[in-house]
Amino acid sequence: MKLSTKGRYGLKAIYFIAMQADGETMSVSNLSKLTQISQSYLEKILSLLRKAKLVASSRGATGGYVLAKPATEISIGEILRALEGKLYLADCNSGACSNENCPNKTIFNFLYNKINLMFDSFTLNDMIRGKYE
Amino acid sequence: MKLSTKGRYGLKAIYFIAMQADGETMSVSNLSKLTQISQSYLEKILSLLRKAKLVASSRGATGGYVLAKPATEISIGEILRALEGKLYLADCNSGACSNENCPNKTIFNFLYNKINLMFDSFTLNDMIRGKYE
DNA sequence: ATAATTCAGACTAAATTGGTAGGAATTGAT
DNA sequence: ATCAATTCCTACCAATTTAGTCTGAATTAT
Repeated sequence: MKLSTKGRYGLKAIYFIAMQADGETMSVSNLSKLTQISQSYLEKILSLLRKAKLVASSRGATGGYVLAKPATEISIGEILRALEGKLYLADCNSGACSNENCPNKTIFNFLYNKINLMFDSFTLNDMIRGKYE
Repeated sequence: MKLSTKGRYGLKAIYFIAMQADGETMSVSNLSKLTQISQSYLEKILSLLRKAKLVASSRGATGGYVLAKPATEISIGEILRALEGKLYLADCNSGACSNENCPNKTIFNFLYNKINLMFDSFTLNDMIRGKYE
């Protein structure tokens, strides 16, 4: 059930990117200092977030990362799926199992939907504001 | 996020044990045929369920497994935790991380509680009856 | 006795995770 | 034009975890 370091580090990373003043870019070297994660591993993680269009990057001397859209429009579910892939509990949810008679099928599909709804109901902005309920 | 085979196989196994007529025991060899899981691996899984007091066993010639309490009193959460250990999302939930300033801490603890409440709100009986809501 | 069973623990192979390393491409500043 | 700071790409490797097997002992109804 545990998320991988990609998910955990990635969430922390995008949080610090979101915390910047408007228009400021966050470089990997700076982010590495803030998060205590190595630059090379951060690069890998940021590449996933960029491909999912959650962050945007500019290259070159003053380059770095910014959010690709407002923090209110980025859900925790989106972030975790970008980093971990589909958040499935069992093969029932990944499509890898086609046994229609498996007693697990219904319950895992049900739980899978509930978990995703839950992750999708919180945004990066909620995380920043500490707004949970 | 995916559960291990222990969790998935174990849930299937306890389902078939629960489906038996009252007083009947389920042998590993029979359970192996029903679930298509090897006997030796099933033994390992059943040992976990037994130590968590979710199933009870009798040894010897006509031995086998039965539920240790009614299916209405066994939650899916109990079953999964017996097989997987604590269902934590991040070190925040396992106690392994003591960084009080980590931005992930609050949100992961919040999500952890929600997920466990969810798993605990369904029983083995609900699974058998197909009662989800 | 014996056959069917649970139980315990050591062992191993395969898969996944968690990174590192090196260098190419881009860009602003001098 | 050059240089330094940056993102970006891909191959590689080590450590850990998962998934399972194997062997044999203990137990018990017949």
